[in-house]
Amino acid sequence: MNQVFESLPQDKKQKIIDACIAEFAANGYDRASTNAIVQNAGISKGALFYYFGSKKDLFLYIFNYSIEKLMKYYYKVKDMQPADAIERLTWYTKLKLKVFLKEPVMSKLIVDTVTNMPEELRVELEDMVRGMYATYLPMMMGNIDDSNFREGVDKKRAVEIISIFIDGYTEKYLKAARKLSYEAVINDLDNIMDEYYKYLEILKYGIYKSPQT
Amino acid sequence: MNQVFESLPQDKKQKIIDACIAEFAANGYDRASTNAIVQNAGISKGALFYYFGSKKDLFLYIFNYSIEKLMKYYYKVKDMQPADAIERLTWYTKLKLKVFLKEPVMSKLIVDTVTNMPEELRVELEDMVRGMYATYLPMMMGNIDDSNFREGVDKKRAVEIISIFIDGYTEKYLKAARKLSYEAVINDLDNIMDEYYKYLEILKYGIYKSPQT
Amino acid sequence: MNQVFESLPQDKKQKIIDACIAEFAANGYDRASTNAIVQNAGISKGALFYYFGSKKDLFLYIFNYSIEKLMKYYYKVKDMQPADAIERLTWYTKLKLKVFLKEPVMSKLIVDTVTNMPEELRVELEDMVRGMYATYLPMMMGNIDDSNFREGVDKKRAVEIISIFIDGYTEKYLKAARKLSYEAVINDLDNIMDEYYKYLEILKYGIYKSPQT
Amino acid sequence: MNQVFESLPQDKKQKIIDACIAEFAANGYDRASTNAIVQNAGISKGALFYYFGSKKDLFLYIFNYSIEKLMKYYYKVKDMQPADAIERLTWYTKLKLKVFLKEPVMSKLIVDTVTNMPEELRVELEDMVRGMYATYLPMMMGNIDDSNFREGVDKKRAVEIISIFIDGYTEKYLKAARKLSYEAVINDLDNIMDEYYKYLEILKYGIYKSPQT
DNA sequence: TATGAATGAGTTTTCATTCAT
DNA sequence: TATGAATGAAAACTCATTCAT
Repeated sequence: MNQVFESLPQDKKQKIIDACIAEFAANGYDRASTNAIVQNAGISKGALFYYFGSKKDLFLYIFNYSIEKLMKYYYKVKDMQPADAIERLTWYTKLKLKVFLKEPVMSKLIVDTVTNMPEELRVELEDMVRGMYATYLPMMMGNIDDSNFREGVDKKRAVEIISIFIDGYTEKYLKAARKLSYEAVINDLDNIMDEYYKYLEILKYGIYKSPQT
Repeated sequence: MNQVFESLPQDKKQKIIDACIAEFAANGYDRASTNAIVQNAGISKGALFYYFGSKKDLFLYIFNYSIEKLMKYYYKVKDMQPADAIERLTWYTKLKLKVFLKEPVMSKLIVDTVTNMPEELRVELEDMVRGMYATYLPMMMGNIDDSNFREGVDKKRAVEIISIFIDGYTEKYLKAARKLSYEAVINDLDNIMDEYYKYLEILKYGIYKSPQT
Repeated sequence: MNQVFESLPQDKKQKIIDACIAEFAANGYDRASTNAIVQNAGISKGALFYYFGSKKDLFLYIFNYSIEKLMKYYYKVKDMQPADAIERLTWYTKLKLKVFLKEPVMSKLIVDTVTNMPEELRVELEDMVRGMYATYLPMMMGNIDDSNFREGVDKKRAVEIISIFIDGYTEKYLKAARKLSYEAVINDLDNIMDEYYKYLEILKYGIYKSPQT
Repeated sequence: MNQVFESLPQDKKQKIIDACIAEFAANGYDRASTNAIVQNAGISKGALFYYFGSKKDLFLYIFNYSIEKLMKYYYKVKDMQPADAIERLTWYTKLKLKVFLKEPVMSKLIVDTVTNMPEELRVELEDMVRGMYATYLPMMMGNIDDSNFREGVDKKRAVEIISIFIDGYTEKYLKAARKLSYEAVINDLDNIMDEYYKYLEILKYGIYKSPQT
C-alpha cells in the first residue's frame, strides 16, 4: 500500500515525512494529531490515509524511516571504529551523542518510543528493533580486540559488562540533560568524560591485563 | 478532600483502588478512562470525582499509594540486608524481583510512570519520587561494608559501578520477562542467577581485594 | 415548608440568607452553586433542601427577602418625600442611589434578576414584582402635588413622562457605572446632577406653569 | 474557519442557523445545549464544531448574523425617514415594532443578550454592538430637523429627552407584549398609538415652538 | 431535624477514519 | 489519485437532588 507513497516526488515525500516526525516527536503517538500533520505537510486528510492506511501504519513507517536514517550515520563511519573493546564502546557512545545532536527530533522520537511503547504498537515495534539489532549489532560489536583481556575472564561477558555499564552511565547523564538542556551537557562534556574515564579505570582493572606487566 | 474516600469501608476502597491501578497500569495516565474505572469499581461517575476531584489528583493518589505499598515490602525485611556491597545489591535485586512478581500490576504502573512521566504530572511525580528516595535510599545504601575493596579503588564509584551494572542487567531480564511471562523467568531463575554470579565475578575482580591473599 | 427555616435561630438564618444573596448576586440563578452556598453558610447540603425544597424555591425566597429588605429603606423615610412632582421623583432617584450604595450586593441581585428573568422563574418573579409595585407604588406616587402643572396638561401622563425619563436617564448612568465603577459615578455626582437638572428644565417647560408669571 | 460553513448549501445553512437562533433565544447562551442544536439542525455533533470551532464562536456568529439581519430591515427603508425630530423617532419606534413582530425570536435573542451579556462574551459582544451603532446611528439620527424647536432649548438634550422617553415608553409596552402575546399588542395598536401621541403632545410643548405662532 | 455521600444525566469538545465527489 | 466535509463515540467533569442514617 505504501508504494503509492513511495512513488511520490521526493520533495513531497520529504515534506510529509518531516511533518510526521516533528508531530510524533513533539507529542508522542497518542497525542499526535493527524490534522496537524496534514496541515504542516500541505496535503489533505484523505491523502494521508490513502498513503498509509491508518495512524498506526503511518507511525510504524515513520519509526522505521527514522531508525534507518540514524543507523546510516553509524554505517558511514564504521571503518573508523577502534578495535580495543573499551575504546570501541566509548567511541560509539560519543558517536551516539553526535548523532543525537545532529538529529535531535528524530532521536527524541526513537528514544521516547523505545522507552515507552504504545501497547498497540508493541509487537511491530519490537520486531523492528530486533531487526535493527540483528543488522547493526554484528557490525558494531564485531572484531573487537579482546587480546588485552586478562587470562580467565570470559570475553563475551566482559564486553557485555562494559556495554551495560556504559549504557547505564550515559543514561544517567541523558536524564539530567533532559531536565536541564542538551547544551548544558555539551558544555560540561569535558568534566563528564573525566569522570567517565575514572569509572572505566575501575572496570578495566577487573577485565584487562595489568598494564605494567 | 480525600478524607471522604479514606473513610469508606475498606473493601469498597480496595475495589476502587484496584480498578484504578488496573486501568492506569494497562493504559497509562492519558489513555486510562475514568469511565472504565467507575464501571469496574462499581461506583458512579460522580463518586469518583467526589472522592478525588480530578483525574490528575486521582492518579497522584494511586501512584503514591502504589509506591508506599511497594516500599513496605522493602521496609519489612530491611534488617536482613547483608553488609557486603555486592551481596547487598544482589539481595536487593532479588527482593526487587520478588516484589515485582508479587505485585506485577502495581510495579508496571510505577515503572511505566517513572520512565515516562506525563508532562502535566511531572512536577508532582518528581516530588514524590524524590521524597521516596530521600526516605528509602539511606536505608538501602547505608552502612555498606566496603572494607573488602582493594586499595586504590574509589569506593563511591565502585559501588555505583556495581549498582549501574545490576540495574542494567536486571533491566534486560525484566524486558524479556515482559515479553514472555513472569513465570518463565521464575522457572529459569536458577540459570539466570548462575549467569549473574559469573558476571559479578568479573566485576568483583576489579573492585575487591583478591580473595585468596 | 419554610416554617422549618423560619423557626431557626436568627443568626443561623441570617448566615444562610447572606450566603445565598452573595452567591446568587455573584453568579446569577443558573450558575449559582448550592455547594458554595452550604459551604459559606456552614450547613449541610441536605439542610438547604430540607429548608427550601429546591434551588428554585430557595431563589424565590431570597429574591422576596431582598425586595422587602430594600423596600424598607423606602418605607422608613416615606414621610420626608417632597410633594412637588419633579422634586418627588428626583428625591426617589437619589434615594434609589443611596440604597444601591448601602446594599450593593442585594441591589445587584434584584436588578440582574429583573432585567433577565430565568425562564422557569418568570411567572413567580413577575407576581412578586407586581405585588411589590401594588404595595409601594401608591405610597411613592401618592399625593403628588401637581398644582404647578400648567393648564391643559394631563396630570397622570405628565407624571409618567417625568418618571419614564428619570428612569431612562439614570439607567444610562448605571450602565456606565457598571463598566467603570460605582465610585467613579459618586465622584462625578455633582456634574451628573447638573446635567440632570438641565434636562429637567426642558421637561418642566412643557409641564409646569411658566414660573415667573 | 467559517468558510466551510459559508459554502454549505443555503437551505442546510439556514436550517442550522435557525436551530441555533431558536435554542439560544429560548435558553440563553449558558443553558443552550449544543446537543439540542445538532438534533434540530439534523447534523452531527462533530459537524457543528467543525463549522464553528466552539460554542462561543458559534454564538458570536449567530449574534452577528442576527444583528445584521435585523439592521437590513432598517437600512432598506432609510430613505423614507421623516426629518422632523419627533416624527423621526416615532417612525423608528414603529419600525422597531414591525421588525420585532416580523422576527420575534431573533429579536428576543438580541435583546436578551444585550441586556445581560455572558461575562465570557462581553468583550466581543460589546465590540459588535459598538460597531453596529457606529454604522447605523449616524444614518438614523443624522439630518434631524430641529428648526421647530423653540428658542432657548438645547437641541441635543431635547432630542435625547424624546429618545429616552420613547425608549422607556415602548419598553413598557414590549414588556406587556411578552407577557400577553405580540398579536394582542398589534390588535391594540391603534389605542396604543393614540395614547402615545397624547404623551408626545406634552413633551412637544416643552420643546417645540408653540404651533400657533 | 440534620447530615453528606452518592447519583447519573448532562455538559462541551476531540479526532481517527470514511466516502462521495 | 486526491479531496475535505462529515461522522459519532469517547473524553473529563458538574451539580441539583435524594435518602439512608
